[in-house]
Amino acid sequence: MPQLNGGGGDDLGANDELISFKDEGEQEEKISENSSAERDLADVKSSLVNESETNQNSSSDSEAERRPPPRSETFRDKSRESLEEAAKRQDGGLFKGPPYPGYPFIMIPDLSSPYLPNGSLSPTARTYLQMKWPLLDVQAGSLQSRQALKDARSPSPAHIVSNKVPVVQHPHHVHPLTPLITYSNEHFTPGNPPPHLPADVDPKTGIPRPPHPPDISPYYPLSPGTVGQIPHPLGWLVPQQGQPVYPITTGGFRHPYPTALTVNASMSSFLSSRFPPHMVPPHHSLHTTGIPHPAIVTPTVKQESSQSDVGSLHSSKHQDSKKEEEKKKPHIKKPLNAFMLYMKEMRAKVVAECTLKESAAINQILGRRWHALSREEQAKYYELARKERQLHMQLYPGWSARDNYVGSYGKKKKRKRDKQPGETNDANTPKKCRALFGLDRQSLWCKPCRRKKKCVRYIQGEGSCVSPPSSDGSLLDSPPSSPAMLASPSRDSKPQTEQTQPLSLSLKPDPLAHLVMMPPPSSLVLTESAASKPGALPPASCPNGALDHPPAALPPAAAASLAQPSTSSLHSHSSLAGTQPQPLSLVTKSLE
DNA sequence: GAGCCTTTGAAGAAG
DNA sequence: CTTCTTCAAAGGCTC
Repeated sequence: MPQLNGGGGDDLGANDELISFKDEGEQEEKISENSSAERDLADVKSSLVNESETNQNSSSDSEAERRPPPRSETFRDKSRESLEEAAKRQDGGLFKGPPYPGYPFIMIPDLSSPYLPNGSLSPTARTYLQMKWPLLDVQAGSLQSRQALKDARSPSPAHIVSNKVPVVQHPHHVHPLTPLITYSNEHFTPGNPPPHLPADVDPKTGIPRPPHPPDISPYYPLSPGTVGQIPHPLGWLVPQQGQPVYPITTGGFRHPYPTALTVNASMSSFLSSRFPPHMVPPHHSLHTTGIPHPAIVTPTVKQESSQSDVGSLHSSKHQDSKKEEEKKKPHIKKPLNAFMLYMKEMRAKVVAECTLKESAAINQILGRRWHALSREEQAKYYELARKERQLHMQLYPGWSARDNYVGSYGKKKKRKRDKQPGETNDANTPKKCRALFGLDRQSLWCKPCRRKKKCVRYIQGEGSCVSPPSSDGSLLDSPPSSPAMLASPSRDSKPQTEQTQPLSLSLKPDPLAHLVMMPPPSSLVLTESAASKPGALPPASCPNGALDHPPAALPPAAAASLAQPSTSSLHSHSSLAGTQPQPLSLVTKSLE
């Protein structure tokens, strides 16, 4: 595999990716030191990202997995290969065949980003995306005026080549994992693009490519109100009046970065020549880099009107205008992480299988299924998530997750339910092995703590680490062979006592009880469970057994009394889903 | 109607 | 550096 000079500064590399290399190197060390060393969750998941990158080029390249090159090099190479392959095939075969067939790919223009070296991209760099939303031929417009500004700001040419863009998301009727985005390594290649090159020319043939619609991830749905306002399929690209636009405005972001998405003159002329003027959205008084995007949700008009009657004082005027601007600031949602992408895909399936509608219950199921996924399967989602982040970063260079924190969107802070005394986060409860045992007794620490990873939560008084609620159930329902599970901190947990059982599967009177085909053996009934989580959802279960709520960390005795419903069978979601007609019994008991 | 529930992961804030 | 918190999606539920 060709190795590029791994120049630093690839800020687009996600943390997990960076970690992956570090951790895998660490893993190598460990392997050499101790053959029984296990990777923790972070290691595995990080490696999944790397693996997915590797698989992009060669699914059988085990060597790459065993010895991942430095992250930046790998990514560049793979991105380049992906790009080249995509350029060859334009069928978007970034992932080999399923599970994402059938979606046309589109291109988005080169993105110049301050995060990228020299803030510019290669003129041949393209991003391919799969179309998911209905395409509408709509007049592109008023790009020229914006373009002039953008061109003045951005040194890199853009290559918008299409006038089609999806504008409506159909959450449950489309494959959620459609945005198969290849990021050209050239995105990260230092050096300014040759300005003389045509905007959209096939690097191999030299023939101008057919126009490809720019696209963005479909995971940034417009708010219902804004959808109706979208008169243009270039939605997020073309400024619209009254349409949510991503303004890198003065108050919009802490860092007024230059445009992330530039539209060059060719695109502008293309659009203006292709579409009648009346279709051209009027120039909006937005930042020239305003990028309408499904991720953008504008604040309600109500909020704006409250700011409309401003006082006459100049200072107050200024402040008010600032406030107004802030309120008008569209809400750019966070990119979805791997699990969220997975949930989007699988939710409908679970709903169909289990006839559940409560998201909380479904999410529990999905969480377990997630852990049951193989590395390869998870890798797909990590890869997608990584691309989501990259795309998001390119589209919104100045955006920060902090922007969506309290107050930034005018919505109230989501408050977690107050922790009950005695819960794991209680201030008086020692949470970390290090705090409890001290540095000189590291042998007593849980494994994550020994590895300086996040401690599985220590429950007071038991001298053992208890898996967090999210993974406790997985202890039993996920296959031991599952890398995710092997990597999970929970696997390091020592046997738990009943007192230390996490209570994630606490029950109300179970409206889902009908879904459980087999009553839980009394020996499996958790004695305490639930009790402490009055608001907890009932355990979700699927008739097909694919979805189960295994004991939330069974007491050893209870586990032993599991009359050999061998843990292996209990562990495997996948196998259960596919082969086992009987669902796992719930081992939590009703509060009744 | 706002917020909670529930999941995992990413990112930022805080100590 | 570690830990904690918030937010992404989703829809039913509670107050």
